[in-house]
Amino acid sequence: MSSRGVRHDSMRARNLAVVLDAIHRTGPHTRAALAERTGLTKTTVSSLVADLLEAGVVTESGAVRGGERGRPGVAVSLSGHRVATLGLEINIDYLAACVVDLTRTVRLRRTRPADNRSSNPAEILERLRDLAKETTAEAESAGLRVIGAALAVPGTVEGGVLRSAPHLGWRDVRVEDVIDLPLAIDNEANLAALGELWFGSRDTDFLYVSGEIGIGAGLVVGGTVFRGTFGLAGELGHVVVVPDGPACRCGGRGCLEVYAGQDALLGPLDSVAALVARLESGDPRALEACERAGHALGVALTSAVHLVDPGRIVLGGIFARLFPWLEGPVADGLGARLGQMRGTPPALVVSGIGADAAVLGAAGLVIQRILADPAEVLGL
Amino acid sequence: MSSRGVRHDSMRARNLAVVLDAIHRTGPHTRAALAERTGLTKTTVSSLVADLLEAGVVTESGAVRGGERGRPGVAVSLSGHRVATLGLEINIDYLAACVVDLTRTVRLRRTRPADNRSSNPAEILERLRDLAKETTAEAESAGLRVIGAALAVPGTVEGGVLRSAPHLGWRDVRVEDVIDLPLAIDNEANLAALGELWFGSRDTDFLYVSGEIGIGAGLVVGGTVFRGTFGLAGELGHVVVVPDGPACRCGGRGCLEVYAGQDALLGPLDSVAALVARLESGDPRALEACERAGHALGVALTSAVHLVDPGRIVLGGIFARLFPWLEGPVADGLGARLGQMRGTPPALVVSGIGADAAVLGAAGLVIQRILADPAEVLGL
DNA sequence: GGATTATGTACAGATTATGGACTAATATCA
DNA sequence: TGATATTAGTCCATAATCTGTACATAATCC
Repeated sequence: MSSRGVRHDSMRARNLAVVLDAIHRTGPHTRAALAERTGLTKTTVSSLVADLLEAGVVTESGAVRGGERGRPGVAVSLSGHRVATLGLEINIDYLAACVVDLTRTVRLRRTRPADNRSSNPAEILERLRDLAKETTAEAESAGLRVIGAALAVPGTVEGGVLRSAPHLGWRDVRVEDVIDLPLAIDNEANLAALGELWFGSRDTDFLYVSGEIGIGAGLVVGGTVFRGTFGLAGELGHVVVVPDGPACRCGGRGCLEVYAGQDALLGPLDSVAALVARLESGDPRALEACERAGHALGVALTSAVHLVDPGRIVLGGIFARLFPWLEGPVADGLGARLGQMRGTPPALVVSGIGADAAVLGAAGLVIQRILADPAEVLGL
Repeated sequence: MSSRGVRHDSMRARNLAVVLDAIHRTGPHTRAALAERTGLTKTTVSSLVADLLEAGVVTESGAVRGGERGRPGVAVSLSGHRVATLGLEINIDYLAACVVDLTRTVRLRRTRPADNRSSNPAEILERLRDLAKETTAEAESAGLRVIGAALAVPGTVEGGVLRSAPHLGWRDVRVEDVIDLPLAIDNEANLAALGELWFGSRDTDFLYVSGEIGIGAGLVVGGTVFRGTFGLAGELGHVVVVPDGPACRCGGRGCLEVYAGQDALLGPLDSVAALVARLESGDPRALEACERAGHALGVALTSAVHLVDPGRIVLGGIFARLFPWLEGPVADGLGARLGQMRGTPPALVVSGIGADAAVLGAAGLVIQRILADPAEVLGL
């Protein structure tokens, strides 16, 4: 919102972004096609593409021969050979890192199991630093240039500071010096939603529901994550399902998390795998837990649909694994409750990118920034 | 999202908007101060201001003499003398119109009582057309140039078409030829929120809760209304308060509207004024209805706060008039439920601009468009 | 093989912002 | 009271960037 004036250099910066975005959105294009799409002249596009080539973000991928007459054009596409980004994640029981190139290819992936509940922040950040350093070094020895990084955390983030991560027991932790690169920090659910956007369905409008120990959600509208006023939007887990239901850890009562959080779903079991096994064998207690969770999820999602109007609803995390048992109750609840208000309720689908959603999304966030302003990020 | 390239003319268009926005946001400024704020040079600012002067959107309002040394500058401020916008509203029992100038001064205001429930769309639109024509003519005879219009309707709008206005009994009505100007159509709650933004507190981040016959909400984040994927966001009235509560008109059960809609609040009474009278005289039935509505509103707003993270909550419409009796239960509910999750719950305040919020907001929407792209709108 | 058609580049021209010099108008200070 | 300092706004030559036409290039069509 700083509303600075536009000068010649920002005009060019913007046009670089426009051309790069066109290449990214609809695949390889010849310069002529890019000119058509962007409304710029062929001359200008040629000049912009030359800069992008030099920066290593695009490559010429050979002649396009469509059988049409006329001189064939040279297709320009995103290059996966030079620029890459680093995604990081701190979760309850592991640290993760990944390196992704501009073609959305995952080049490296590292996970370190760890019991982060019983360690203090400094210790964990130290281990994260090691992991980040190692991963980046490895990527660089493969010829990649890691441009930036983002970190997913299971908690609320305000202004780059981790405000509160209840399941880690952290409050107001400032994450610094993890790596010698610009580092963005964001909530696990928001980044998982970006993961779905970049590495999943490629749909640009959806509500990603992240079932981890807590329940979060990331809303993507028009390809952008909606964060609310203070970056705290998407706390689906604490939407009220039963106004005077059981007390929730958050201080409220009858929150979704009480009915559909991991603890509620697992009951005495100690892993999701165990729950799935019970479900597959038809265990009535397990089935009932899923039924109850699905019902609660249907109620909470109804409120969410009314409030934020998502294009579709994507279930991720443990909900993805439990999808076969959840889909029925959730869809029924949505269908029945949304009734008259809209033509059809938003489609309910399962996320395609399992447990890695958040780390991948973190890397995706940085890719998104490169595409949004290549000149700034790459120093063109 | 069309992502067109930037050319010289769009650079200038953007800079016109940047300068105009700076004038609008922080009051009158000298050219030198504008140059400072926008990062443009004095030369460029002078040239841009010259264009804005010619278009009649700004005026030179005399020398600024601050007692400082140096040549005094000439303050440039928004002009209320030429450009104006038209706000229109169709509501259950009246039609309304207003003309507002760029300084946010309401120049004209017309209301026509009408029982729109018992008329068909064509008839009402005909009457709206008359009202619009008269109001514009009057504004023009006062020397104003009405540039554009917007219409508030009590229902959902998708792509310029009124999809569903249950309280009017309308479905899929295309509003056309109402006036010989660009006409935007939007939901009453969204526009009332804009009304609050433009003519109320001037705060840029809040959730406006519109209590009319139905209950809607308009979320403003960073000065922009959040509309969701299909423009259907903000249906606070159908957030689930009690999952198996009484059936709601919408097909769901236990929606907020069932507990806090006008019908629920009024009971057998026939006007808000009557209810207020009862409340003031301490009538227990009336007090209990308010208590119950406030409680339900607290529950629904808790869910809303978790999902969309508003800066503050502004109660408008009938809730504004009932604020003294609602504030307690709503604030208690929010405070108790939000508990640990955030430092303090968002402030709960009453809207300053009574029943006119939506029409005013409609006019404000058009002003917002002028400020966002004066070149486009004014043909510079 | 010549006509046709489309791609991509070269170069002059157009548009817009910049930057330093200049004029204008006021306050401060001797 | 007059000289000086200081700030505002304009003028004009220059710079950055995009446009548009011309042209070389490389295919297909017949």
